[in-house]
Amino acid sequence: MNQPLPQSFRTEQAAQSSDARMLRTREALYAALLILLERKPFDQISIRDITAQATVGYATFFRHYATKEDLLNDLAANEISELLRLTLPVLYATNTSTSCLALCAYVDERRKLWTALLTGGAAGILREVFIQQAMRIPMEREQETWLPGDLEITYSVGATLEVLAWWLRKHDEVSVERVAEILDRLVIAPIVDKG
Amino acid sequence: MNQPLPQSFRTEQAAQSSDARMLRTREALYAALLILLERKPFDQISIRDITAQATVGYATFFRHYATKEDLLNDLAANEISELLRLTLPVLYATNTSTSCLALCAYVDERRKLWTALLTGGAAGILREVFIQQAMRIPMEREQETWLPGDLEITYSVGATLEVLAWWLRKHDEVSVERVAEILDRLVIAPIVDKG
Amino acid sequence: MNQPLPQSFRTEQAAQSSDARMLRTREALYAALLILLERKPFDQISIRDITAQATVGYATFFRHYATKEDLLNDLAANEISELLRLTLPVLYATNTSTSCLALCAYVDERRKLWTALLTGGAAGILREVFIQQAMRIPMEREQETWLPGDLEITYSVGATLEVLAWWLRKHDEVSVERVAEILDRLVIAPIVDKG
Amino acid sequence: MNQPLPQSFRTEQAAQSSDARMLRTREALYAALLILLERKPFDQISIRDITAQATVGYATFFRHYATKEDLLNDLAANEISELLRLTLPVLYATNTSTSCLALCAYVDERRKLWTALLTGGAAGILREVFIQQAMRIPMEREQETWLPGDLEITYSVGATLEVLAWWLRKHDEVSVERVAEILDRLVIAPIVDKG
DNA sequence: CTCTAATCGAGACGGTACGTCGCGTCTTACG
DNA sequence: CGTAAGACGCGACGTACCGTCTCGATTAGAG
Repeated sequence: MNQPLPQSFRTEQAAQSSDARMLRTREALYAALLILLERKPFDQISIRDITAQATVGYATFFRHYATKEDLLNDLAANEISELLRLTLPVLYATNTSTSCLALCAYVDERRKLWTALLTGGAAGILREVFIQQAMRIPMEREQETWLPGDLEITYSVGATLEVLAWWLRKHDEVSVERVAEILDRLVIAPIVDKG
Repeated sequence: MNQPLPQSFRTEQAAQSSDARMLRTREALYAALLILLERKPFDQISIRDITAQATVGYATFFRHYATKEDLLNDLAANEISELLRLTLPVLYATNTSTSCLALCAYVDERRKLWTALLTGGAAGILREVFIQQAMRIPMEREQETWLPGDLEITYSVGATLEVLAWWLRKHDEVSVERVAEILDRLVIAPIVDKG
Repeated sequence: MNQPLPQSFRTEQAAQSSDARMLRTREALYAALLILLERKPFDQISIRDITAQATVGYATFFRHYATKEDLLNDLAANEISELLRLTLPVLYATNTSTSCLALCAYVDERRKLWTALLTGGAAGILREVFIQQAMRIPMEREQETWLPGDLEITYSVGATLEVLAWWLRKHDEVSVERVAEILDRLVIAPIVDKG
Repeated sequence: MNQPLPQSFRTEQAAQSSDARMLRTREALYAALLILLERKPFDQISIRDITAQATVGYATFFRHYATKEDLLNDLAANEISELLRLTLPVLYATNTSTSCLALCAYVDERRKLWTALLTGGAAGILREVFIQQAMRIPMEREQETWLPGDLEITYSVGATLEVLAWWLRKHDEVSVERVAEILDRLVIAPIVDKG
């Protein structure tokens, strides 16, 4: 008796908790994961690593997240929504090349983080979170594309990340402008193509 | 002092071994993984599952593969090389839409297997093996594309698998011809585009 | 990086831990070994046997002892120190035959346990622990014996255990008094002999 | 069908085989164990170590001995019977101190081997084999000792080995004469004591 | 001097136990 | 008197040997 609470509830509940200690712990975990992601791929990071790095008790982790994937979800959701917040405006622009440039420039600024997210074991989760968020964007487009709607989003996200991952793996060999151009021509243009 | 053999050598060496027992065991492991892949995603399959399914001693697994990823590599390499063997001829055809149709038709025939490979935890490894094999294909193309060579292969494989995974996830809602058309227009055309 | 604690420290540290759970587990392991020792020789008892008998997780064993020998050490040390605690007073007596009788009587009372300890695979370890403890006894003897000091202890312990093991192997054919007499005459007398 | 032969028979049968190859192999195994015994205790020597040292196929071992203990038995039996062959004559002598000196001198000559046998994990087996052989010696003594017959042999062997092991552990600090004297006074005298 | 069968090396195999690790739960002791 | 620290049950990992077995390839020794 007096068992804590069903797992599923705890996480969501905690999300909107305003207890100062909880917030501090969550931020510590968040920051710890960020640091560790720059050292080794996500799937080689254990919950013990994270709690140790965050100087937080091991069991404490589970008061906030059910799994380490949940924490990564959180992290990914934040980063992606930040990215979208900054680049969405230009995404609405008619000029897709400007949008692509904005996107690439943003990623370039946070190159280290995005390298960790896209070229480590976290890529799969990041992709899913990205697609989820992309689906929520109200698309006030004039007209449907020639593609099935779900494929359009899945593909545009997947292919974009593909290009970005390739770019990030090459460190500094390709300029922001060049990759933006590639992105526009290789991924975006074919989708919005009205031919 | 008396360990049998260094790990790294064993796998490769064993590959060309002609000992009837080894071949039998390897095939049993291979078949077991195939069966299990249709039941649950790759990352939820333990080596113990595989050896149990193959009715093979647990330790025997390690006489053939260092990790279960190695076994999946083997499996993926075989399936991909079979796919390429059957679809490469048409890949050389000038008509890319015929190539795409051949590819999709092949995958459709082995739908169950490719669903397991592309929509489970095995996707990452499969992608890598696919790229490796694609890189070895002698490309007697008339001219270079406008893309950096490594991105061309990485992207064409990645984007193709993206489309195929979407297709396989939808079970039977989209016809072979339709997905081949999508593939051609969305992935191949932009790459070979001479614009 | 994140292993709980170095092995070597854990055991010793845990010994004085006051966590109720640890104490319970340790006692369960201890009792389990005692029970198993009466069924089969020490070297045929696996750690898995012990943890199963103690209804304790397998890995838990290693949170308390590095090897099963360590557990036996603990057990032996306890039994021996109990034996010495009860028989030491008479060992100081001038009358060695009384000492021997006390010793044999004590062993006779715990015949089952000591049979397991002396006639199974545990004999070697028990001997060593016995010697270690015997060496720590302050010997306020009037005078040195004619023997080198270390041999005196090693031999008296070894030879005594030899006689006891012979006795215990014969079940109930020899009386306590008889074996005490033999012990006195065969082992003790020659050592303290001032001839 | 065509199964080799029941284990128990094979060993004994092989013992009197005269096939040159078998003899060579047996000697190689014997010599290998001797060499390894000087490097590490018996219980840390695996059958694979032995066969590797003997440059003999792993399975070949089992064509000669069922277990490595069997091989050690063989070795111990040989060494002990050699020891007894050389020292028995003097054991019949009325002068026990001469006997002890002969024994100690013999052990001193083969110090390295006997150190391995008595201070490693082989001691238990050696003791048993020794007792077995000692029991077969026809004892044409004038009269029984005051001790039960089986204890007399068990104890004299055990206590003697105890003293020898102590001696061998001290490398070269104690002279042959001194240990022979100790042996005589500590072990032999009390047994034959007619008091 | 064959030739046939015993013996060999090599090592794969099914097992079993090892000690390690990380998981997610549960308990305890401390602040 | 609530929370962090961490002990716990669990189970997979990869390793080491065990003893059995199946292979050819020598190699005696009997004919």
